[in-house]
Amino acid sequence: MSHTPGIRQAQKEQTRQALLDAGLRLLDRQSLSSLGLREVTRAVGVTPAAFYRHFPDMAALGVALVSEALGSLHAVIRNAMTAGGQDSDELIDRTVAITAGYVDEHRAHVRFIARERYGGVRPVRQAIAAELGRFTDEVAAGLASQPVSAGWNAADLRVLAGLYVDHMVLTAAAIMEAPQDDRAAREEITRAARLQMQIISVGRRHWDERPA
Amino acid sequence: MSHTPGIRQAQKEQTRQALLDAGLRLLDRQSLSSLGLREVTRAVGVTPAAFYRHFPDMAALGVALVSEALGSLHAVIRNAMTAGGQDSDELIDRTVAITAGYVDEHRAHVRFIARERYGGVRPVRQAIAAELGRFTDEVAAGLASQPVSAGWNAADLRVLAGLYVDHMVLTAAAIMEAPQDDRAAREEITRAARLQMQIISVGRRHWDERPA
DNA sequence: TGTACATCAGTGAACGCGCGTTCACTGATGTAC
DNA sequence: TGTACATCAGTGAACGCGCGTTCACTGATGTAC
Repeated sequence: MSHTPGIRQAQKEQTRQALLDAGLRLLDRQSLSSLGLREVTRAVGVTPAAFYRHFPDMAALGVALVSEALGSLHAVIRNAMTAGGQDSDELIDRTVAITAGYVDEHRAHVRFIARERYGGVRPVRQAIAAELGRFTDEVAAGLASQPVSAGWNAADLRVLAGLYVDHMVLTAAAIMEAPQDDRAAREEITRAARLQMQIISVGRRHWDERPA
Repeated sequence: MSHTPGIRQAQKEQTRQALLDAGLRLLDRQSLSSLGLREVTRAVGVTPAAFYRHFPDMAALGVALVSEALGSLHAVIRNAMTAGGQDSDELIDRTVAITAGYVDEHRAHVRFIARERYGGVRPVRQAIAAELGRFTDEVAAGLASQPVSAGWNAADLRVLAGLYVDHMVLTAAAIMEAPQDDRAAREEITRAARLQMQIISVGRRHWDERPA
C-alpha cells in the first residue's frame, strides 16, 4: 500500500499546497464564501479546471485549511499545559506569550479561523467547532490532573476548559487585529488577556467559597 | 428644518428598511462579502439601480445593519445591570436568560454580528468593534458602582467588563448555533454560560486574595 | 384653491466582465513483462 | 534494460449566466405664488 511517493504524486501534492497557500493569502481581505475558484487558480498559475483534481469545491478547500490551521496546535497546547511546576501567574504569562507568538507566525491562519468560526460556510464552521471541541477536551484533561481541581466534576471542568479555550481564541483574534507594528496596542491587549486569565484562575481556585 | 415626513420620504424610508430586512435575511447562509446587490434588490422587488438611492455599496448596508442589531441593546444592558438588589447568582441567571431571550427575538441580527465581527468587510468590523467598545464602557461603569469593585482601578474594571461582554457575545452565538427546537442542547449551553459567569464573578470577588 | 415648475425615488435597458463547470485533449509518469 | 500500454494532473476552449454600474427617463410628490 505505501508506495514511494513518486514524482507524479509529489507534484500533485505541491499543486494542492499551492492552492491552499494562495487561498489563505486571498482570504486576507474577504470571507471564504466570496472567494472564487478562478481567483485561486489564477494566483497559483494553473487552469481553473485543475482545481477539481484537488477539491470538489471551495468549502472542501476551507475544511482543509481548518486542519492546516488547527491541526498543529494540539502539540503546542499539550506542551504548554504539561510544562507545570511553575505557579499560576507564570503559567498564565507563558500561555499568553505562546499565543502571541503563534499569532505572529500564523497570522493568516488565525484570521481564517476567527473569520470562519461563525462564517457563511457550514462545513467549515463545523470543522472548526469540532477541532475547538477537541482542544477543550485536552485542556479539560490537563486541568483534571491538577490538585486545584479537587471537588470539580468532569462536566464542570469541561465548561471551565471551554472558557479558557474561547478566551485564547479571542485573545489571538485581538492580537491579530492590532496593527503589527503597534507595540503599545499589543502590550495593552496581552496585559488585558493576562488579567482576564488571572481572574478566571482566581475564580477557579476559590470556587468552593462562593455564596450558596 | 423639521419637515413633516411627507409621503415621499416615508416611502423612501420604507424601501430602505425593506433592503435592510432582505439583506439580513439573505445573510442567513452567507457572509456580507458575498452578498450581491442584485440579490437584495431582487428580494425586495426593486430595480438594481434603486439600491444606490439608499446605500453607496454593500458595506454601507452592513454598517446600517450593525446599528440596527446593536443600537437597541444599550437600553437592555443598562436595565439588566441596574436592576440590582439581588445577589450575584440571581443576577447571573437573569443575565443569561435575557441573552437567550434576545437571541430568540433577534436571531438573524445575532448571527450577523457573530459572523461579521471578524468578517471580510472592514467598515463593518470597525462598526461592530466600536459598538462593543461602548457596551464595555457601560458595563465597566456599572461594575464600578458596585461595592465589590473597591480596590479595582478603572483600567482593570474595563478589562473585566470586556471579559463579561465577550462572554455574552459568545453565549449568544452558541445559543444561535444550536437547533432552535433542541431544548437539551440549549439548556446545556445556558448552564455552561451561567457556570462560566459564576467562575468569573468568584474571581472578581476574591481578586485581592490571589497569590502575590 | 389652482397652476406651473422643481425634485427625486425608482425604472428599464445596456455595457463589459468574470464567474463555475464541462469536455475532449496531451504528455509526463508509472507499470507489466 | 527496453518496450508497449495505462494512468491521470493539468490544458485550453467553450458554455450560459448573473454580476455591478451608468444613464436618460418617468411620474408621483413637493413647493412657490
